[in-house]
Amino acid sequence: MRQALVRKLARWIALTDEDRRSLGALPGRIQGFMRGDRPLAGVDPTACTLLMLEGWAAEYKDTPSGRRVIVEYLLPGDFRLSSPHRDRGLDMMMLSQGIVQMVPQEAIRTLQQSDAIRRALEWAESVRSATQAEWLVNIGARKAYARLAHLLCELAERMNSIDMLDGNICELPLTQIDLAASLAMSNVHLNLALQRLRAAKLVDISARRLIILKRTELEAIAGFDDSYLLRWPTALPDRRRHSELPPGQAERRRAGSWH
Amino acid sequence: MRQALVRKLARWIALTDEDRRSLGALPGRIQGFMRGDRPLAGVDPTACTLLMLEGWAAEYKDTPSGRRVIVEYLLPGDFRLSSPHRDRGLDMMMLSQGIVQMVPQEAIRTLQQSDAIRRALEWAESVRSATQAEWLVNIGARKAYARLAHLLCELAERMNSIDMLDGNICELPLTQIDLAASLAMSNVHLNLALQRLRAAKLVDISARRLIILKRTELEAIAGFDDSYLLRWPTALPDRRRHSELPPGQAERRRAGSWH
DNA sequence: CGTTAAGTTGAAGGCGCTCAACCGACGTGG
DNA sequence: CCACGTCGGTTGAGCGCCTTCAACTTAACG
Repeated sequence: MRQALVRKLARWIALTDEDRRSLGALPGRIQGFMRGDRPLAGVDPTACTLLMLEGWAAEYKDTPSGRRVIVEYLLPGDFRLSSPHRDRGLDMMMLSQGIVQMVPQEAIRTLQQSDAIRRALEWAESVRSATQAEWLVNIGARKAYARLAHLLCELAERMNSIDMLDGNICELPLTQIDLAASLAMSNVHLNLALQRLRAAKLVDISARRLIILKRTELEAIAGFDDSYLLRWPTALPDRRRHSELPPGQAERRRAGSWH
Repeated sequence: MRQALVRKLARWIALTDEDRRSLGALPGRIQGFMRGDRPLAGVDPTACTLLMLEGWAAEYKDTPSGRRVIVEYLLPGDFRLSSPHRDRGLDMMMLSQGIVQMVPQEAIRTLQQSDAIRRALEWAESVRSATQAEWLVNIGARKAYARLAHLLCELAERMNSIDMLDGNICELPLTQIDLAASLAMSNVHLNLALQRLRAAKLVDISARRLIILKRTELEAIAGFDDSYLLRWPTALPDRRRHSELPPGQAERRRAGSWH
């Protein structure tokens, strides 16, 4: 099950078998980590791209005041391209046990000789950027309750895009501390917001699993619009789906139903 | 004064005269706008890159609840690459009168045939991403007062990087409403935070101008570290500066003093 | 001079924070 | 095997930062 990257990219751009092969045969050291490990420790981020094969990680910053802020979650198939500069003031930490591959920079360049892969990677980066913008909107515009709901919608949808959402249930290795650190709120208050969601029977979180009980209502209170995650390119609508849908906004909606 | 892009890129990567020429001779319609105009209205964002020549703009989202959130400021020399997808749920608005160029996608590809320019553009995008992460940290970790101070430090520094910071003073066409919308706080409270900064004689904002009165103290209360803006690549330290500095962290610090 | 947008000030209240204690699960080591 | 420490989760109390609403002033502009 290390094909999350292929599954993710194939959502946006049609990939040939050759493309899939080269994506599956990337060079670079593959290493397992435990929660709390920092896979970038001692690594030169200008030389290689970090690719999540299994498990979750977070990009975060610890401020001098002792507060931790998570700015991004990395799920299986997500990657962090080598950055031109060495240090952006951020660090990365595993949130669950998982497997990470450090792909050398040259291999990425080689990969991009396939036009489809190059465009798919651009697309992925574009979605990443849009997601960060959406986080700013989420924190800036919504109250704690809706904010949490929105994040859960996003995570479920991202898991869905790599076929790791089973109906309406998926893994969620995050602690409440993690969730609070990514939502700009205290863990105490996050706990209360979570209990409200539970009490409303919208979601159920336990044993590192997330169950979406009422998807429509959850998205409604979250004000969630998955267009920024771009499951279905508007320019190149997926034929499986397009044929069943009226033109316009609906093109952006998801296909799979997870109740 | 339409060379902000060149000045910005040249901070990171050495550009040949040929590079500078092609950057200065980009094709694409050049158009003036007034505050409030939406330069992307009616434009296909998958087909062209928006380049700010003069003035400021903002990328923002209006939520159904009526709240506006600004997720990014665009200063002269900043650009928004054509995105693979059509709509990310964000819109763009001029914050001052200014001049914008819409560069066709092909021209960007041509431009990237110069290795230096390609790397410089990558660098710029990397800084853009790091800046958005820093905004999340800013909003998530700091209280209103420090948050505002941090934003002002960033904006002054960005203006400095395109030679538009004159000593310790630069243009600041933002209204308090704009500032509040980018800092996840109400305009009323922003006004109070601003008055505190003024009362402490750290900054002076009036008549669309920002004056940094006590830079060191301002950065201190903001917890500001300009490394994410990457004035001086650590991998390729600027020789003008490097020779005067001890090795290590200090390499990252700025050269110019703006008191 | 009338209108509109931006800035300022005040009052009231709530959302969310801090601090703190406690519980339960889990892993480790005595 | 049990004691213990640690971590994550839960609950309560108190309070303060920040929001909302509102009125008013000031500035810009036709």
